[in-house]
Amino acid sequence: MRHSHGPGDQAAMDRYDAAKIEPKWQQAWDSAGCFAAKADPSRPKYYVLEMFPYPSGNLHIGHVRNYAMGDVVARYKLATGHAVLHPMGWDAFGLPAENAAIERGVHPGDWTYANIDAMKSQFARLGLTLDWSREFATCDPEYYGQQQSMFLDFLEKGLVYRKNAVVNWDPVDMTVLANEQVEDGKGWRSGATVERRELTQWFFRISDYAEDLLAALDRLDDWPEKVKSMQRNWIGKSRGLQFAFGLDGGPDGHDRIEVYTTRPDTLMGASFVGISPDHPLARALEADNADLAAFSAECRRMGTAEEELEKAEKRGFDSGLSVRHPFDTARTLPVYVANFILMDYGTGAIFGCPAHDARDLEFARKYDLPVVSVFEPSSGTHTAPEEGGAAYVPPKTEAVRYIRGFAGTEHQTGEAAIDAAIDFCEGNGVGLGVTKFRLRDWGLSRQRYWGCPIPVVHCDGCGVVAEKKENLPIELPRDVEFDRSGNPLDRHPTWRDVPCPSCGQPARRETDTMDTFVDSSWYYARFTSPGATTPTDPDESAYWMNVDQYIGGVEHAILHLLYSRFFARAMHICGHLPAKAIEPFDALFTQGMVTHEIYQTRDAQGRVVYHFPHEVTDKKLADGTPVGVIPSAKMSKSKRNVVDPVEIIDRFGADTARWFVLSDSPPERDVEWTDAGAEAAAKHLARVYRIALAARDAEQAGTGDADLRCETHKAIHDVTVGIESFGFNAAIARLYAFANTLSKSRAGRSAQIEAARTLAQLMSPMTPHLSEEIWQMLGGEGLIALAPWPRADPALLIEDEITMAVQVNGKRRDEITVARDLPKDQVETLALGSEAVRRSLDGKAPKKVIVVPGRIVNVVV
RNA sequence: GCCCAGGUGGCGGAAUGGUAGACGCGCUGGCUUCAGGUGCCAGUGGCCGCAAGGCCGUGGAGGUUCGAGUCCUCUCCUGGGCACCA
Repeated sequence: MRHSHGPGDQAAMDRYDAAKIEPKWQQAWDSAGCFAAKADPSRPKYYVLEMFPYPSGNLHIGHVRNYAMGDVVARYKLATGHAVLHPMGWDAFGLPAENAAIERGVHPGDWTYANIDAMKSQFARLGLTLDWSREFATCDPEYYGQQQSMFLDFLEKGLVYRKNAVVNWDPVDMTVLANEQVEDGKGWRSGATVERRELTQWFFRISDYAEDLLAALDRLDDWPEKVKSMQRNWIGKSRGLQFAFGLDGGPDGHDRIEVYTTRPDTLMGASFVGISPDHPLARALEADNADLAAFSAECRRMGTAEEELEKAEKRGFDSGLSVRHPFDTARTLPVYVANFILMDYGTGAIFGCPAHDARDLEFARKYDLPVVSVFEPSSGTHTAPEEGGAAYVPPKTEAVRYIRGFAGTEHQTGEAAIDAAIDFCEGNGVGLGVTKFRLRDWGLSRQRYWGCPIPVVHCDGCGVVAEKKENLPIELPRDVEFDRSGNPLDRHPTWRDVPCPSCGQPARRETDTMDTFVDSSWYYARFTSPGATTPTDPDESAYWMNVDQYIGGVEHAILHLLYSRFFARAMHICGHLPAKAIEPFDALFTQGMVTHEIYQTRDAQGRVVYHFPHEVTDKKLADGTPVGVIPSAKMSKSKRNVVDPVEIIDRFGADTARWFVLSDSPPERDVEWTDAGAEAAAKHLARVYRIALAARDAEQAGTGDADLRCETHKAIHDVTVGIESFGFNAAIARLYAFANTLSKSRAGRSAQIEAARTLAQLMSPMTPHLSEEIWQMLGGEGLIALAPWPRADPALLIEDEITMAVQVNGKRRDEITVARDLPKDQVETLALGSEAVRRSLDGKAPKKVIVVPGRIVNVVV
């Protein structure tokens, strides 16, 4: 039961009541339509975007932080006269919907759209400046139809192609599994041993752009270094030597093995050659070697996840073949099929140099192969690997002494030796220096229902035929069943049957759908013209692109952001984005998580039991059982350390939630959610409201009007700098300080009202509802959301008097207050005259006095 | 192993090479209130001291500087990312 109010909406509350004011102002913004993005040539444009959410049905507190940050930026840019685009949509395709269908019998579409409705109403309570008129979900046929149309454009430009690739195949569920669905080599649902199976799949030619995607990172000045370096590593550019070993006694057509090495300088230490089980030679040998076939089959049973390969023991199978060393043809090296060599990287074959590679050494010791050092430290001693030491792998930049080098000088760095070795080899007709990238092409085929259908048709006569654009969108059929294993599209009675777009004969529709990363690789562009009948509208994308500020979690540092960068390039090639948009995100900010303590007890069997925060008071359960407290960690349902934003908003209001998630930590770092902190935030907002009431009711005349004005302008300056530099926590700290100043001020009414209105404005990006309420109460014109941002008067920022610390030998002894522009020598005299300074000097004569104007005086003896 | 961030009060965290600990939480004391998620005032790094004041203090060890949390060298610890990548 809330207390009563004065009559009518215009009367101010006597107490801050979030539940009362928040819906009111949300409605006011809504009916003023102030957040609908409108192109306006008279203003600079600003596109702020937060990574759109997966519609799980529940907003979590991490979302609140993410969107609160974007909203601060959006509101600030709005107030500083920008035409702001701040859209929101849904990353709505993907596995959870299919899982829900399997587990609960709901249709993935119904489940998804119901979740979107639920989440949208949760969003509404946050009071964000979102332009909902541009909303779309990636599972809307209008959206994915345009995606299909772009797929066809990409196909025409050669940006998509088909090739065979290995997938995780669950033989019981008859389905392809994502890496995360494979646990210990078993399918997560069926428990069946997962096989590696080769399927023909669609790929984007992202690797053709590896060099460009790498080089362009250097120009992304407003991206975090961390993200750029993660992308650099992922792209993985390397320079090395590719050459062939002559093979003796191989099967027909196999008289050489191509290898790639980044360490050609270690060639004289080579003691074996390893090839991937998927290498053509291994496949040829398998045919009449049952043991090898069994070994390879076992290797293939491992998942395709790299971590999994990593954990596996390094094993090899001696093929019985051998190759000749290129520089010493009398020497032969055995050829092993090895489980740790990937067909996808380099040539699928390596030479092993056990002395200078830990993995090769492990392998050599296991199979009793020679270990031959090529170089040793330039100085000092070390235990050579041949004498039981570890593999010697110094940084490539370190100079070492080559004992079996064949190019360059005796003492040189690895880098120099590699270059010399490549030159030498090329000069002697042994191989070629080549640059390779770790980045592989992006496989987009998914053997699933709830994704964007790939718009091609398989015709017995014409092969793979692109669908006609006028037939788009190729919509997913609604009548599907999830009660059996496999892809529902595959066994749909009619959906697959279509005439060939080319010859008209009966043909089959492709039943694979697209990876959901495709959906999220261009949504930012679609927001510029969500209703267009082409993927984008040239005028709109020319006006709104690029995204000026993109905000999201660092977990998307690599894939989503790299794919989007590729996609923007591809869209440009097909005429869907202007050249300036090939790097679609001008500035990127990666925000930290919201964490929470974890509470646990143990049951009778000693198993850990987790407890919700609301069950715990003073580190005890209701029945008095003491609770173990584990330091803050990422919120997770299983750990029960989650806070529900809806509950928080019910209890404190959206402004409090927004204020708190921004206040306690720098935005790029994690913030710990604490109940005490949230309560403190709520109390502070209530206090700000009281301060505003007090300003309204202040005496007409008071003292310190000028001082309060100066303080107000200093606050404007500091808060503005804080917001512009993403120092939201610093801006909020400054707002606390300013509120304290105002509450203590004895200034007259008009000065106080001006200060309180400014306080409300400066807070409005974080606490928009409260700010509107105060603005209205204090007679502000129109909506605060549309009011121009206050400007600090530089003249008011300058202090007449300043306090300077006085040090003796670098230790603070006193402080003096002097006129701002007092000449140095007079400052010096004042400092030396200080009682405390004289005491510290203890009669000694100062050797030197350093005066830093406006800052400090240091007396040196 | 490699690459990034970070180590500052009881806690979250501030500090263009210039008064370390802003601001908040917590805590202590006082006042206030129809005790309605109270409000206000004061204090709060450690040690010594009644106080004035002094000494110590930003993971550790050195260094540069009139002056170092900040710069340099070495080192320890924590968090994150990457990796059978040839």
